[in-house]
Amino acid sequence: MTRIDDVARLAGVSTATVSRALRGLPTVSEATRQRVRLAAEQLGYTASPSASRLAGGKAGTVAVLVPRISSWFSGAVVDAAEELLRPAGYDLLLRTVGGRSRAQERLPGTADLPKRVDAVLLVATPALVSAAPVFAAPAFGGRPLPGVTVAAGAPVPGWPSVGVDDVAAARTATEHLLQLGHRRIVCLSGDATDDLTRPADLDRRWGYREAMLAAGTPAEGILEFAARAGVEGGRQATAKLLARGTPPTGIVATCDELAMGAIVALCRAGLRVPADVSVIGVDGHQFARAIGLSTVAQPAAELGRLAAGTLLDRLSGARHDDTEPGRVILPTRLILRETTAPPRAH
Amino acid sequence: MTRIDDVARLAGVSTATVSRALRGLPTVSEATRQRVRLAAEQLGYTASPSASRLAGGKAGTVAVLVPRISSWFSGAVVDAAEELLRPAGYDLLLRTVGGRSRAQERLPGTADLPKRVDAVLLVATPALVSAAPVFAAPAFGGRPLPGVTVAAGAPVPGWPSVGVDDVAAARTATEHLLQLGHRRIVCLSGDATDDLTRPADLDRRWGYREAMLAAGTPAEGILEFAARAGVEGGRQATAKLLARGTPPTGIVATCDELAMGAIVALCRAGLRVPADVSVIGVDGHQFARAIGLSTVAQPAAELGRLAAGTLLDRLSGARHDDTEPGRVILPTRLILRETTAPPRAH
DNA sequence: TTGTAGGCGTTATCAT
DNA sequence: ATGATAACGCCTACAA
Repeated sequence: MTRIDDVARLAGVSTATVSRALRGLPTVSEATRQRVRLAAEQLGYTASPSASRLAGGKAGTVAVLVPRISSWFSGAVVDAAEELLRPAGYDLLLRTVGGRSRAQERLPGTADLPKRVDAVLLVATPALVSAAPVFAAPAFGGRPLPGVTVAAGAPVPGWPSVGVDDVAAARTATEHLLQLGHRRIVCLSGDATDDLTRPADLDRRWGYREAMLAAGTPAEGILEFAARAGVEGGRQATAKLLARGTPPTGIVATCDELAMGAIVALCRAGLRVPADVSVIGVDGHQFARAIGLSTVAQPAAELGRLAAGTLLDRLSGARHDDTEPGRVILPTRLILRETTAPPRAH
Repeated sequence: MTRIDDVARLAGVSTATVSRALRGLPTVSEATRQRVRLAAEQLGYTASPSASRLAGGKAGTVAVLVPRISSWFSGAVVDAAEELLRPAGYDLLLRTVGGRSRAQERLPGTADLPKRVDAVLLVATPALVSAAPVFAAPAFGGRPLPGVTVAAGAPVPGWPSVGVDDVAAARTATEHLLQLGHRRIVCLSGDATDDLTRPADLDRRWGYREAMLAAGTPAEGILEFAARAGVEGGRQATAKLLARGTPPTGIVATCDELAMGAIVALCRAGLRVPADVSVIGVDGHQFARAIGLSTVAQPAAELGRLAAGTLLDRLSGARHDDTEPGRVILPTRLILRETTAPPRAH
């Protein structure tokens, strides 16, 4: 592998000049810079990251922590974040930090983060993760690792957070059914013990309750039903629900995947959507549009971009104030499609 | 941040011993190892990756190159791969290498890979990417970067590849419809100019053709229809197809998302699936099961695990032979559900 | 504007 | 089994 001296020799300058020229530092004459660039190109030279990081003191890397990357939300956020981070010169270190269960093991393999990355992007991780000691105060006076949380279960002290108001989102969804005239509405939500269930689910359940209660629903009218995560989980839970007796006239699912599963179950049970029962989700999943699912959409990609931008600001030292970092809440949008309608008059 | 000398001092040994002890090298007495471990723990010491990499010569990182991470396939593969790579001590460097269009720009920001990672995992990337010079021969005698391709559009010379036989998969799907008695079958495939269309789509189209031709279909019976990627793309394309005149009795989609879109379009057009038209996909998407979509499933997670395992073998130097690396083809499974049936007798 | 030299924190080599 | 002591390849004062 070619090293910096090779380039220096070829260009007829010192290694220091090569370093400066290639990194675009101002104290280099245009002429030399050109010569150095040419030499570097000819040799196919690239600075060794380990060496520059060691010498320069910055990792040039952002850790992306997700429960798992194979979920539409993580994927959308990370894709969007990468679009800003890469051009800014940062690499993405991907790490799954496990769901609720694994999180308890003190976030295994996270202690090395401060030395390995410049900042952290925490996506859709459960509350326990936020309490990880690494995020709080690295041993002995090192300043805390900068970071941002996106739709996390709990804020990390000192980190800004971006997300949506999940309580309000679910409330909006529920209110929509209420306004259509529905009264017997069940909330289908992710089983909290399921690692795949996102932390947002909990808030969304609260949103459902609030809306129902505000509408004067008696306590026994709060109909909550837990499902394993994913479309299949939603289908199974709904099937079970239908087997129990009179179906509800409306279903609010805490995420679109569950909603889609519910629709499948309803169709198979011979019930028509929305003629017999209305279904609305929360998420704005890619599939929702094609399926015609009514939903309260959250701007996943926008959240990713915003988080990345915030991180970059912080890293470039633009904002280094000690004021408690902000909590940005992006708006959700109620999107009415073909799965919600007034209940059948009986 | 605590450094190795701090630990050495506290443990009363030299830095060399600390290094050896912590890395589990054999030439350390159990007693000292314990003392060192304790000291390290007390100080919360973690070796600086930049320094170890610089000194040790290995990056401890695997680059994961995907067109985009927000696709069910990439996500599934990467999640599975991470499960092997992390415990083995490797970090994942995530990078999107752009689709067809961006790939032409000589894979911007890939030239640094040899110095940054120990190996590469190339997932579902188009053919052009495989030709990237970095993968072939780093300048001046450095040995080529090890790597594996997963479901890539073209093999990288010298790298093993894992994947499925996409031609056969689509052929199987098509033959299924053929055997049910369908004759007027259209193939719905991803628009090749769409960055989001996976390279496998092309092969799958061939599979359709082969099956049709083998069944004695005249050339004008080969009905191919391109769609933008995703469920919505499949829906739109199918809607357009239906608007053109007599619908086919069967649709083979080159991926499940397109198949789901097709189903939506058919339903909206008042056609019943499978009574009026049968639909079968290829992929084994998470949603397929819940939706009841018949499909030819590929083992995405298994591919990821296999790729990671292969990489680890190669990295541990277990196999360093110069024989041309293997091409592992995992079997696909025809899964019959509720979207395929014999055509209506007319 | 450019060159010189010391240091970044580990690991590897060679003694002991 | 353990301790000095060079590398490792680059960056950053400081000097010129």
